[in-house]
Amino acid sequence: MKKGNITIYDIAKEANVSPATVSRVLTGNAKVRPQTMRKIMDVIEKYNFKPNSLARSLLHKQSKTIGFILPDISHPFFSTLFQKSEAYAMELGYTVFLGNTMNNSENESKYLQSLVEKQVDGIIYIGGRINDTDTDKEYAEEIKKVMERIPIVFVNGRMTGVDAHVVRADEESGIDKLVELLINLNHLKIGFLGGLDGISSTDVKKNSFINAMKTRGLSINKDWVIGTGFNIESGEEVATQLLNLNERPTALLCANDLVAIGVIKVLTKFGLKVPEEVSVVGFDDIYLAKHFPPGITTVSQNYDQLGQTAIKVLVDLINEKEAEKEIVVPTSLILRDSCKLLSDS
Amino acid sequence: MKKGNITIYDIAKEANVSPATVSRVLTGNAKVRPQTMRKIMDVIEKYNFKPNSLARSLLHKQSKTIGFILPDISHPFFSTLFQKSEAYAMELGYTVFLGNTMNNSENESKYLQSLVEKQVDGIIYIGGRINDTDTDKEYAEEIKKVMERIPIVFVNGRMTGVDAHVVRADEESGIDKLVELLINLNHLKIGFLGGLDGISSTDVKKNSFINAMKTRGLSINKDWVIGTGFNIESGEEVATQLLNLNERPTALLCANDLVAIGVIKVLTKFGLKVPEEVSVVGFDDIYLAKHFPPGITTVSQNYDQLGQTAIKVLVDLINEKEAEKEIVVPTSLILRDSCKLLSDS
DNA sequence: CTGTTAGCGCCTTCAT
DNA sequence: ATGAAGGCGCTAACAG
Repeated sequence: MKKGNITIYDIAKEANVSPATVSRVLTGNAKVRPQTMRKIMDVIEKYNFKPNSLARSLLHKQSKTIGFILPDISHPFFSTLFQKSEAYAMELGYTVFLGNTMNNSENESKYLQSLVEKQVDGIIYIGGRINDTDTDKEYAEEIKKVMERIPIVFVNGRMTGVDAHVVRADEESGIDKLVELLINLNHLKIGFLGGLDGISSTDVKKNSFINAMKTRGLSINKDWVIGTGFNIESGEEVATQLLNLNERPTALLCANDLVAIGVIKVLTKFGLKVPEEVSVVGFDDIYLAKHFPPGITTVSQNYDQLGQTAIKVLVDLINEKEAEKEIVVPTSLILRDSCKLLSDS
Repeated sequence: MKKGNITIYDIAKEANVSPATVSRVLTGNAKVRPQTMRKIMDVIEKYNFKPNSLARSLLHKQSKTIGFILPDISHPFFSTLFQKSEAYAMELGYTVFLGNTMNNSENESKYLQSLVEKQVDGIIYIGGRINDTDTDKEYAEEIKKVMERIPIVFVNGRMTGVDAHVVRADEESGIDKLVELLINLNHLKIGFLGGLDGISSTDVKKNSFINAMKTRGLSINKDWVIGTGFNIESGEEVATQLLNLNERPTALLCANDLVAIGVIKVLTKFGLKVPEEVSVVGFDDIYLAKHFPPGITTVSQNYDQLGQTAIKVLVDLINEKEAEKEIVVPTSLILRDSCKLLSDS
C-alpha cells in the first residue's frame, strides 16, 4: 500500500480509469457507466479513500464551513444556542469552527483573522464587542473589513456603523411581559437587577423595563436598579446590596436566569422566602431555570428558532440570496414558581 | 480593485516582485531586503490581504486544525472541558472544529467522516461510543480506520480493540475519596445513584464504589444502587424510587453533580433536609455544584489539566513525538455543605 | 460515457 | 536577495 495520502490518482490507476472519472463518481456530477462505477467504488472502499475537502474547497472557493464567535461556551445560553445552530448548520452541510473568546476582544480579533484565513463561508457573531452600546471604532473597522468578503450575521447584537444582518430575540417584549405579569400580581415596587451598563442587551432590557413601568404608571426607584454582571456571583452581589436598603422592592426582575439564581440564593440565605416574600423573575430560560428551586419564571429566547434563523440568514447570504436585514424572533413567557400574587400590604 | 480573492500574485504584481518573494515575507522563511519587504507589506496592508490557509494546508499536508467530538456541549462538564482544551489548542496555533453529537452514534460517524475530509490534524474524542463498556465492533472498526491516518486521543474513555492514547481523570480514586469522607462522617448506609450500566464511566465509578465499601468492611444494599442517566431529571427519578423504600441510606453518592442536584431537589421537596437528614455528594465539580444549595461536596476533574493534557498528547502525536499511552489526571475532593457527620443512631 | 488538461493559491526547490 | 517553475488534490471544461 502506498505511503502518504491516497488520492483520486491512486484510485484511478488501480481502477484503470482517469482521475476525472473517479471525481465523477465522487461528486455524482456526471454519468458513469454502472460497471466502471462499481469498479471505482470497490477501489475506493478498499483503500477507505476520502476525498480531500481542502483541495475541493480551494477550487470551489467555498469551504462549507461556518465560524462561530461567542464569548463563553460554558454559559448555558450560548451553549444551548450553539447546539441548536450547529445541528441545523450540519443539516445544511456545514461544519462549524467554534471561537470561544472569553469576552476578550483580542481573542475576537484573533479568531476573526483565523476564520478568514481558514476561508469560512460565513460567520455567526454573538456577544462580545457587538454588544457594546458604544461601538469601538477600530473593532467596527475590523469587522467591516471582514464583511467585505465574508457574510456575518449578528445574533442579539449590533454595532453602530456596521451594516450587518441581525437576528435577535425580542427582548423588549419579553421584559414587557414580565413587568406586566408582576403588575398583575399586584407588585408595584419592582427592581431591575443584573447586567452591565454599556452592554446593549442590558440597555435594551433596562429601557424596556423603564418603559413598561412608566406606561403603566409606576415609578422607578433608582436604588433598585443595580447590576454588576451576568453570572450567579453577580446576582449574589446585587442582592446583597439590595438587602442593605431600608425600603425594598417586592419583586425583582433579573437581567438573566443566572443572576436570578444568585439573587434567590442570597434572599433565601437571609431568610426571605421566594416567592412568598419576594417575587423574582429571570430571562433566557436556561436549563436550570426549571430546576433551581422554586423554579424560575422567565422568558424563553426560543433557542431553536433563534439559532436556525441565524444559520438560515447566513446561508442565504452565502448563497447570495436576499435576506431580511433584521429578524426578530419572538420570546415567550415561561411561568414557574418564583413569583406570586402580592397579598395586600 | 480586483474582483474575487486577492492572492499573492496580485500583491506581487502591485509591488513589482515575484510571488515567491511575497510568500517569503508571509512565512518569514527566507531573507528579504528590508526595502522590498516594506514595499510588500504596504501592499498587503492596503488590500488587507490574508493568505489562504486552505492552499497552504494542501501543500503542507497539515491544516492546523483539531476536531472535537463530544456528546453534548450544553452539559457543563463538556463545555468546561472544551473551553479549557480549546484555549490551549489555540495557544499552540490550532483551530477547533466542534462536533456535538447529541450522543448519537450516527452523528459521530458523520463527524468522523467530515473531520477526515476536512483534513484535521488530530481528533479529541469524549463520550459517546468510547464510553460503551461493550464496544460495538463496527464502531471500533470505523475509529481504527480513521486512526490509521489521524491521531485520536480519547478522554475519559476507551474501546476494546482500539489502541488509542487515553487521557483520563482518576475517577476511581475520586470515588474512593468520597466514600472515605462519608465513612469518616459515620455513614454506613451509603447508596450509589445515577449513571447508566454499560457506560464505562458509570461502571468505573460503581466498581470503585463497591471496592471502597468492601475494603472498609461495609456492605452494599442493591436497592440503593440505581441509575437511569446523567442529568437532573434522572437524579429526580432515582431519588423518587429511593423514597419508596422502607429502609433508606443515610448518604448518597451520585454519579455526577447534575444527578446530585436532582436528588437533592426531590429529597428537599419531600421534606428531607440535606445534609441534616441525608448526605449527598456529587462528581465533576461543575460550576453549579458550588451554587446549588446547600453547596455540593464533590470531586473535581481538574478540567484545566485534563484538557491541556489531552491537547498536549494529541499535538505530540501529530508531531510524531512519543506520548504516554495513558495519562491519568488526578482528581481532587471539593468540600462543601451537602454532607454532614451522622449523629449517633 | 470517458480521458486530457488546466488551474484553484500557496510554498519550495533550483537557478540566477 | 530574488525569480521561475512545479506540484499539493481536486474538478470543470473541452475533446473525443
